[in-house]
Amino acid sequence: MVNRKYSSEEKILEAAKEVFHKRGFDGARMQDIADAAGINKALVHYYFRNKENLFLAVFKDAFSKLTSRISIIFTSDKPMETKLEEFFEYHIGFVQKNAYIAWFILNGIYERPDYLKELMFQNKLLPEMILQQIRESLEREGVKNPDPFQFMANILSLSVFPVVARPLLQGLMKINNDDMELFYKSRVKYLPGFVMRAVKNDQLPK
Amino acid sequence: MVNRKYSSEEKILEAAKEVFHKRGFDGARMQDIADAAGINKALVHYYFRNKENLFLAVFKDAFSKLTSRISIIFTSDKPMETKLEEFFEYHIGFVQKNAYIAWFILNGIYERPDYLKELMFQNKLLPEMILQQIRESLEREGVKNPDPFQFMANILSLSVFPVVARPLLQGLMKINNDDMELFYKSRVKYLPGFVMRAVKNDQLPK
DNA sequence: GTCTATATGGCGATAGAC
DNA sequence: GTCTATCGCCATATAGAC
Repeated sequence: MVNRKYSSEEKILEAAKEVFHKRGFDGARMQDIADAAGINKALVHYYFRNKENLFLAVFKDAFSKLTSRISIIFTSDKPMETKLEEFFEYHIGFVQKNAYIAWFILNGIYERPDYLKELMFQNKLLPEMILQQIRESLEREGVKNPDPFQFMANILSLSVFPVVARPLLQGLMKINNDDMELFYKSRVKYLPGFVMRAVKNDQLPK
Repeated sequence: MVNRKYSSEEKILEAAKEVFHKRGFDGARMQDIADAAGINKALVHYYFRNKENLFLAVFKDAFSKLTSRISIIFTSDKPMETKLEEFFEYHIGFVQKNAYIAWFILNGIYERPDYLKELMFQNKLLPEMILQQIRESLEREGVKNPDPFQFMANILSLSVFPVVARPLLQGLMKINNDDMELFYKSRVKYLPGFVMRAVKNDQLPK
């Protein structure tokens, strides 16, 4: 069913997201994208000229969706545990609904490292500021010599990986789809405390 | 320089690992693999018949390398913190030296979920046993109602993701290569305590 | 077992009618 | 803007000589 409210260009972009998700850059076929969009293959080239351009358009959109909220959450002046609740709530939910975006970014950035800088600039993503905010927030809450970079790596790992590696985890642990959804749900509640306990006692002796 | 000690078949396999790593299944070219092996393209087909077969051979090898040690570590009767030290020491080091393997497995499993079962069988990987061992180990150390599946997901996330997402993390945080190596080194020491603190207080009130 | 040469098909991209 | 038809290339795979 073709939705007539959308222009061809929008339909192509939507279709491209879907196909690049499932197949990656090399696996995606311009023909598949055209089919998914319900239009002709030549039209894809008419609007985007070539495959790389179309990829970058999709990538840019994905990147901004994934990162835009992170700055906002971590530069607020709420307590760290609240920030973590907001982060995991938003981020896991988002990655779950758009697993392809995380894949896409991880994969795409491998081949196009320079493009990342441009996107960070366009998205006004200022890592120094976020890391500094995390440091101050943790110090204010009694953590001595916090390592904001480890902190960031940890929370990204804990939220992104289990979703991205879903087929592997499900296969390894023999979990069905319904239970897997419950698993993600419970993670959202479980992780903020997990992280806070781990960092709060950072400098205490065992 | 061609090492004459290796047969053509071995040379092809080694070359295939390298090329599949860098380019994934769709991006890899049989010609590139032949070139990297220093032999003729037709020989690759002579030994492996087609690309999929060659991929599966490489995948199988990668999977067994990555998982073989995990069972051993977690079914011992050492304290959990010791197990974690062994796990992160081995696993992060391994993934770091062979980042392509982790990629490869994560990517490959998406398209070939059934193949995972066969590999688990061949590698005598028994998740039930490992999860049960983790549960008992944690209970013995005072954790009430531990969730071994969350536990496994967490430690895999914390070890695999930062290595797999290296280009993204480095780009986001503007870290140079040397500092990144130091970052991984310090993680190995840092993570066992991080995880133990987080789970040990699992059921305590804030 | 190892090579050269070639078959075969698919894909990105474009030309050109409407 | 949208389509059909087609070009040109490249990749997997095979045939067949040595």
